[in-house]
Amino acid sequence: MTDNGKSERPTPRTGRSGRRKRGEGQLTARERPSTIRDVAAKAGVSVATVSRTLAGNYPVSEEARARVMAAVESLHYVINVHAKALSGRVAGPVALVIKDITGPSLAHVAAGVEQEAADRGRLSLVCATHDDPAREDALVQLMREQHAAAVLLVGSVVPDEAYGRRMIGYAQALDAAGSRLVLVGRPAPAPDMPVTVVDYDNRGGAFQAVSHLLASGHRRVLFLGGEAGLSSGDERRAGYRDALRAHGAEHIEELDTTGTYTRASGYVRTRDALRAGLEFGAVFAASDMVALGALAAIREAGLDVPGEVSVVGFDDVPFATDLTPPLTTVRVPYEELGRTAVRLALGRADSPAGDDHVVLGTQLIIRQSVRRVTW
Amino acid sequence: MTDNGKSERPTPRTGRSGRRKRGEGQLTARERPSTIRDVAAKAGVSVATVSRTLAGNYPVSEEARARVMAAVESLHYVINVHAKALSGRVAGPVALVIKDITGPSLAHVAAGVEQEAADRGRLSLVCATHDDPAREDALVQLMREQHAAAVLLVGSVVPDEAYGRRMIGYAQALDAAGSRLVLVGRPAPAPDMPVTVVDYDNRGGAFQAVSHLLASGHRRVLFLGGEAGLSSGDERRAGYRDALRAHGAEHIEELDTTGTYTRASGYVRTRDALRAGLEFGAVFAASDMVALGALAAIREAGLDVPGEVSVVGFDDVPFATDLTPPLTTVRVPYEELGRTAVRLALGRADSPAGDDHVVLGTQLIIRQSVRRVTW
DNA sequence: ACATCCGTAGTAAACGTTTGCCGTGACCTC
DNA sequence: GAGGTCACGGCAAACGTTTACTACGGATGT
Repeated sequence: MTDNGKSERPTPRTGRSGRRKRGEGQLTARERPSTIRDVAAKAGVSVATVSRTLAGNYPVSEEARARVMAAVESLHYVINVHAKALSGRVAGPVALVIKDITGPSLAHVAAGVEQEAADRGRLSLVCATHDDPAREDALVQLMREQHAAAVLLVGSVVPDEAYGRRMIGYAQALDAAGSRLVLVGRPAPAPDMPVTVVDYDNRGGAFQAVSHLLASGHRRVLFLGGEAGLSSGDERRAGYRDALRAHGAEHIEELDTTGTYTRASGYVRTRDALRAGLEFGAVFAASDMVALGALAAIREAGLDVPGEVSVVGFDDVPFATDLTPPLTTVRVPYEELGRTAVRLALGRADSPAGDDHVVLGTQLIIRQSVRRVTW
Repeated sequence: MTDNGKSERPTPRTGRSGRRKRGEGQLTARERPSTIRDVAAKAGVSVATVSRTLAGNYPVSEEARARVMAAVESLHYVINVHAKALSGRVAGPVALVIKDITGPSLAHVAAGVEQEAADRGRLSLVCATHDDPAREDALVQLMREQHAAAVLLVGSVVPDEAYGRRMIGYAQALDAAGSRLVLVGRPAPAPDMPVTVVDYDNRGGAFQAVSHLLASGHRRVLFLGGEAGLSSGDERRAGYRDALRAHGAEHIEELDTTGTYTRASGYVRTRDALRAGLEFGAVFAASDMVALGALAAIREAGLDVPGEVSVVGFDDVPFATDLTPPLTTVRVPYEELGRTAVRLALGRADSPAGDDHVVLGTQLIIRQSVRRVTW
């Protein structure tokens, strides 16, 4: 465009001396944090020497080092990450994007993530989406701005067309920025995408749970499944049916129910099944929260657990062992899930050919909510 | 010191054209994320125009705006927070420093913090200390580097001399950096420090709980207290004694016990009290986890709750309502605690004279673990 | 016809680091 | 004693933004 002013431009000044004084004309009265230049001035050395002393990657004389350290102490100097990030490399944070931190299992994922990230010298950013895809979009964008080393999206989803497109978009955008998308407990959108997937064996876990019930002599198992379409829900349902088939038990349509992963849903479905006179000697709840509701409904109906009805849950929430009776359930390694996600995502820097799809096993924890029946 | 080289220095170049080409001589083959200069070049405008278009704080012609937006789209440009933070102001994150995110109550604090921070456009950093003061020191330092707008230290402590000194150090260091220390559920180290304290009424909550028991006709209440010296433990114990005094009940030394906030401790203390033949018709557990242990021990002894022994907890963990019987307990507004902490810390920017010490109330939640007795 | 003002655009300094490059003495080596 | 190596230290460019200045063309006022 117009190139005016070039000739009238004031002569370029070199060095710092010509700079406008800091704070001049600013409104804030707040004390400005000290910079590396303040330290250098106080120690009587150059900024380069201060930087090198603190980084410890270049020889500095004992005397200079001592002076710098003293200045750092007395000024309470701390480095400015933003400036550091702009020039030398800084390890970006790990971002955990989750529906809601409050859930007992999600809190454990968060703990695993934080721990592994901290072990590797990374900070953890955690954000809640409250299940809002728009918020998820915004957060991925934000994390890109933040130069997050990895973005972990946690929690089951409905893997439809739109979901796939969104994940592909995220994966490519993050990859282009040198970051990594990690899907935890959700399916991969498509093959050959720059995504890391860390999942657990929903289907296998459900298979174990139901097999345990069937092996204990039960034949009619009420399934309190999760939402249709939701990835984990569908998988657990498949495991339920697998087990029925494997043990030669009949699949009864009315016993194969669908609902949300809430206590209320478990309660209502169990109560209605009982009221409707459905026959079943066992309940497999697709989550421990659902099992809680089932337990309440069964108890309310005057039935004993496990005397008259056996119950198995899924998740192994911390208090499962404190229920009455202690709940037999499928343990999901939530903390390990979080740790693995971070390990895989950050490990790529060393070995770009590393795993990018792992499925962690689940384990049936046998407590006292299942009774063996004989015919 | 030596001022050599000044005369031989190459003539200063002006403008960007003279800069060393980017990436030249670098090893990484990774695609470099696009910058505002790339956008400017592609749109055929100056970087200033791009910046202004995106910030929207300066008039830009419709044509230029359109060209800029198109360039942003096609380059998948995202701003670089570090650069932005270095010049214009950027809202610093909120840092949550916590013993362990896994605890059911702490997870709720975290949720409250995240929500309030997000509502105010801040990111949340969460870090676990695992009760290590050295780690806490390191984290506060790290947060200073990160320019966190507020640093929240959450969870009960032993308020000794060393604690006070550490907190005062944190408070001053953070204050000097324009940040704010917030103590959540811990006592203030000293008056007139730049600290915000958000606590809840441990003493009052315990008073309510024990009063409820005494009002129900109980006279001998086993207190499963927290660790001696721990701030919340001492407060709850004081509330227990207050209630005894207020209701004219005798304080019996053997019934006033001390231990940790764990299920195991509650179990052992209750079992031992039972074995020792101590007489008590009610138990006040200083936390729901402790109550869990007490419940188990009582049940194991063949006693009925609340038929033979009444139990009251503290915290109102989510599953308290799912125990058998549903647990009467003291609800602590954990989520509100987190939200308030953020609100107060960030609110100071607007009104520096705002509150800096609030105590949230607790509420007795009456369920079914307490029985009224008559004499 | 000329001075003003407004809307829009570009230039470059500044933010606080890191680090490549260069310089200087001290100490070695034939 | 000339040349070389080494340990240490300073200068200034570069990182990617924002924004204070300056500039300019056209509309408006007199």
